[in-house]
Amino acid sequence: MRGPSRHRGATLDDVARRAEVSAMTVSNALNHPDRLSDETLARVRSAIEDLDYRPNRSARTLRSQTSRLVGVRVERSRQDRAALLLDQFLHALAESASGLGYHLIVCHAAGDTAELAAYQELRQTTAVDAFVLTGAHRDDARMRWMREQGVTFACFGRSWDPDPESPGAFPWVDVDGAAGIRAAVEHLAGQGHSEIGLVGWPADSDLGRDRERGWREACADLGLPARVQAHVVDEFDAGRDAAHRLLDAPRGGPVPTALVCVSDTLALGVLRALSERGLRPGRDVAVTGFDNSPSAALTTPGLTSVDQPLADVAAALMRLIDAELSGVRPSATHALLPPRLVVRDSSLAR
Amino acid sequence: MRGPSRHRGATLDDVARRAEVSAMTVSNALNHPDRLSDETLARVRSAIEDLDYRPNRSARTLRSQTSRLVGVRVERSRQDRAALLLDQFLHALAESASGLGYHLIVCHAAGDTAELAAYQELRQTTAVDAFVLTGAHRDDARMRWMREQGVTFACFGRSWDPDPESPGAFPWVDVDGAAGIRAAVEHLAGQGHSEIGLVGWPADSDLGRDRERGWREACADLGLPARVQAHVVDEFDAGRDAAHRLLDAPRGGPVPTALVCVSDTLALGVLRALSERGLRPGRDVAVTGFDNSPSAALTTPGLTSVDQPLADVAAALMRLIDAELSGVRPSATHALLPPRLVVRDSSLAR
DNA sequence: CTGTTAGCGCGTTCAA
DNA sequence: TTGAACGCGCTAACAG
Repeated sequence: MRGPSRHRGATLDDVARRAEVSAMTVSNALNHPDRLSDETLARVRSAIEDLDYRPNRSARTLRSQTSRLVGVRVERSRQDRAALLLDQFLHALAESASGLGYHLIVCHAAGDTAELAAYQELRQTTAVDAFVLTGAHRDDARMRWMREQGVTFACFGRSWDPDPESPGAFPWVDVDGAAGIRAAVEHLAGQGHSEIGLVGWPADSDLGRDRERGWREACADLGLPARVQAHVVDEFDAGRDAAHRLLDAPRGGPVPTALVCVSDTLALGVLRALSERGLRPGRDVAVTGFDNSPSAALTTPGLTSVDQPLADVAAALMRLIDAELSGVRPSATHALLPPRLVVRDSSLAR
Repeated sequence: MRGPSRHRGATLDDVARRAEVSAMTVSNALNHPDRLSDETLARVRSAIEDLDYRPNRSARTLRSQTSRLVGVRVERSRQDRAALLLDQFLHALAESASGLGYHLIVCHAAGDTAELAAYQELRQTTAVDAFVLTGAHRDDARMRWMREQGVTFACFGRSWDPDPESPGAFPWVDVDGAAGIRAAVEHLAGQGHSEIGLVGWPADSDLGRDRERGWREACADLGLPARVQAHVVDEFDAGRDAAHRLLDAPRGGPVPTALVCVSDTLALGVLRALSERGLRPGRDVAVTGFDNSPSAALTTPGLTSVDQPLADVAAALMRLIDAELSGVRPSATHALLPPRLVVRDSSLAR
């Protein structure tokens, strides 16, 4: 019979006996050190060290109704998407969590209904104190549920609700997509392009509309037309097809010499289309993406892309959550972080 | 007093009262349903349903010394590596864990010492029942620690210890790298290549030597020379430089018409080198990678690569862990899974 | 088959 | 400033 190895660690009582105090004093040494005299505190601490004592998580959780665990969903990464920010984001989140004394618990869900069910289960079993969500959309069922249940959470991705004070508002951290696209457009204009097209997402995407706004406004500011555009789903083939359509210049319209894409997935599809047409990226048609995903650096030619500051996003999210759990009113319930353009050969005329 | 975030769920006693049985009976209904009569079982279950009862994780953990939590480390993904299998693997692992009633707890560590410390902390606070490790190497300190502590674990990546019965052995699941490379070589030979070079890792890598063996053996079986080779670290630039060197054919040696790479990172670097030399991938020089990372499908031309069955790996790992935790002797303590070659344009002559 | 007893390890009462 | 009791919610061990 070899069941789970039962690790008998030192308990609070063991430490108490060794330090010749009561268990409560040891507990206070951990949670309210200011309540102890310096002398006993030192004695308790050395006993803790001697025994290599760690408080038992479950006992603590059971007693205090707080687990210092944060739930986060991992999504299956589809092979046709370059948006593989997840593992970078997850690492950053784990790091930030760790710094504030939290751990991450990963929750798998295959679909939106399952996602809510998984959150509910983690919540009801008092396994987690809070959640980190990603990709909010208008009228998001997850946000509604969280608010109804009074669950602490923060979201990577802003609330697109037009009224920031509305009940739909929630704590979020996001990257300024419009600014990122604007930087790409300005860079392309600096390379001498004057007909800069957009490969964007469908109009029902708030995120896509925000990035599109960056393109439109930058073009306006530069005195350039913002007329060549496509709106497609975020898939490689969709980007490829869109590029072919735009470069075919339907009805004798203008032919773009540069294409700004709202994702690396689309941009990589565009690069494929250029190759199929015998066009050289950068020299013949400049291309930029968004996300600075690993593929951007590794493809040939390198893809110019907008880099999201994931470490900062993660840190800000964890700070929001920690503030809420600590009962502190945070100075701001959301943050919009600036991205950074990483220039590679796909956009250089050279 | 009770804040909104303190959601008091139903307890075992609540269910017991409602079903007019003792708390113990409810517990049995959950954990040993066979010990109950059909009639009481049904009554208890309906009470559970009525109250939407979920057992409290911490209480259960505290009592049973088992958390059904599995620890896994997430590593920072370096931008110059395509081996971004992590998030796919993590998702697969979360899915398999979920299917067996486990959850994943993510542990961040910046370095090997920190990794051990993080494991230790999770272990000592009785937060996790087991660990999933990745990337074992000879004389691995993590494995040694796990065994010494009697901690349950399983590893993605085999034990390279020459004697499988030695104390260094441990439960693992791995992908047959030699077979994957062999498939790539056979495919290239089928495309008419007869001078197939290898871009491998340094000789001190067991994993790299295994993949190299696949190349050597396949060439021997096909009656082809296995002489053109480079051994470099797993970085984009290293792959790029290696390709240049091999194609320069030092000392008038043979010029390879195909390059088999032991990782996608290296292969993508090779593709860059080809572009710099004005050579067309597939037509002039065929290239294959290993991992079938997202970039393989998204780069242009598409990169032929060896796909690792991550979902199967994850499932096998969780089965090993579950068996060990359940005190069941598993039929085998390790598994070597076959990979699958995904052919794309980088290796096709036309 | 079902109920009773007795904690798991910790932290919040209180009292000293 | 420190200590004693109690209970968080659940389940192993034993009755009945």
